[in-house]
Amino acid sequence: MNKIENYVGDCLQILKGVDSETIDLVITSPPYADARKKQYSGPCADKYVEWFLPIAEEIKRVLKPTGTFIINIKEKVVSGERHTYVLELIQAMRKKQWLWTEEWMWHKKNCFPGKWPNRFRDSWERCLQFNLQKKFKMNQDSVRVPIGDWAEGRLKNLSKTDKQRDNSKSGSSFGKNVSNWVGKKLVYPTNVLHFATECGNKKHPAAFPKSLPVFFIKLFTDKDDLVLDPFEGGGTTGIAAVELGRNYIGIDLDEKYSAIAQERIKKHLEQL
Amino acid sequence: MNKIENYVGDCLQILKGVDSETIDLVITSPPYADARKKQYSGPCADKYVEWFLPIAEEIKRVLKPTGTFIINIKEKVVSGERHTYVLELIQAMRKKQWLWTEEWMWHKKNCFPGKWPNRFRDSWERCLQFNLQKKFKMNQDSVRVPIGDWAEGRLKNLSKTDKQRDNSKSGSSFGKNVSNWVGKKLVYPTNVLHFATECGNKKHPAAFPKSLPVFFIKLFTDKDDLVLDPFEGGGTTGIAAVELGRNYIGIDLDEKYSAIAQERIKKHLEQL
DNA sequence: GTTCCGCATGAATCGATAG
DNA sequence: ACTATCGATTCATGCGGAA
Repeated sequence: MNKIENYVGDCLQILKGVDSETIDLVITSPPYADARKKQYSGPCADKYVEWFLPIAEEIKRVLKPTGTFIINIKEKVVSGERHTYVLELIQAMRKKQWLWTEEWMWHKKNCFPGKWPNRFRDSWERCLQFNLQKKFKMNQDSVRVPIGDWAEGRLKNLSKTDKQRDNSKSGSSFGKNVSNWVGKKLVYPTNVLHFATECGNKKHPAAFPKSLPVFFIKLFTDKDDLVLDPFEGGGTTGIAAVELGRNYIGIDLDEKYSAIAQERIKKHLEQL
Repeated sequence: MNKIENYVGDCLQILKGVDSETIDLVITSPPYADARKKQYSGPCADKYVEWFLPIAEEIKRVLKPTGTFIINIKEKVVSGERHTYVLELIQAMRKKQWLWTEEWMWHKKNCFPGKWPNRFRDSWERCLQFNLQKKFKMNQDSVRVPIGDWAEGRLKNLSKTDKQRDNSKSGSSFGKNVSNWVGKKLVYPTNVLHFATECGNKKHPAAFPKSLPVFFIKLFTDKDDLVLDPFEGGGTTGIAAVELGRNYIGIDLDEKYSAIAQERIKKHLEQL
């Protein structure tokens, strides 16, 4: 049985109670600057780095040397220009000894509609990968995808392989589904991830599809490893973690969202 | 008949001979830092900004105030980390009064195969959009794409809420009227561009597919406008420009590549 | 058990107007 | 002049209930 812990409060404070070098993967979507002010008091764009850096320092302390830190983020438009706080964040993290190993691209297949005179809809977000060492844990084989539907429909393939894996454990009779994949060649994915945002009722505004943490948890952790999300929001990272048999620590400032996250994780656990 | 000019030499020098405020669109893929050393003497990563900035200044002079500057670029990996010269370039350009209007993502559908212990294949590149004014020329209708398959089924039977304006419940002040989409065939694209790289025999190593400049030329210029590529390489921008009835100026340092570009453009022109 | 179909939902941005 | 608020704009998906 995996360990699940949920905390309410400022993650900077809560993190001080976490033991050093115990986390295998931190994956989070921090509040975007100035975004969703009505629901979430996000930091303002001009002081974003200043606000984030102390948190990153605590994360550095609790992360194992072979661990990985994934930040899902996107800059907003301010008076016709993309703001530069994400670029500044990358540079500031590097000054604090973080290695900017990779920038994954999350292509949001169902992005917001809208029309403006000088731009089109924003259909992608960054997933910044930071590490503490050049060598880190990476299970490349765990995220291979069928060679056929490679460019399109990655999400569907992933979720199907998920099902296949879960069902084989519980011994249920999904033999037909499994046979679909027998003999299909598996290849490694690229650094572009095609996922649709989930639009079911999560009672939380930030839509972060489960497939996203599932991908990174499979890739950067083993079974029973420890995953942390310091801004858990609707608890999607937690759901992905328990589904994959990982231990999990989730933190959120908002008591209401924390309760929702716990409820969703509990419910998901029961269904497994 | 459109005007086509090709120059061999250092673009910084050649550009000095171009009249001020005459170019409608600059689109180029500058030599990547340290990349392809055998073919192209690109600048080294640590001095990339220093090398590029004077060229950007000349481009600023020749660009019309309503014009657009598109840079196709991607940072390379240096000792396990993504280098930060592209981030620095964006910040340096902004200090020189360029507006960083948008970052388009080019998803390379058929990227190079390969496997490394700590990363997957790189399947995307940045297309940085810079402007001199908040208002610039943008022909959004010229690049519309067919509406998704969802529309056919979704719009057949409209519910009550579909027929009126329906505001989002999440408090994002976002609403929509689904009935507006009835009968619509074309919709606006997003800022994610899906193009396969061309692997035909072009005798030049750095190839972006024709579809890339075609998209931006349609979007940011009218017929008979003037397009510039200061690092034309195989001349793909030129081919796209003549095909779309735009005037074109191409520059390349290498006499051999310039000859190839001229030959390809000429051949393409004959086929039109 | 499986497919089909209806439908709510989502990290938005700009320009005009008002204070 | 500078800031706050408000209205206008427009897609694609996964989920859940029904067949």
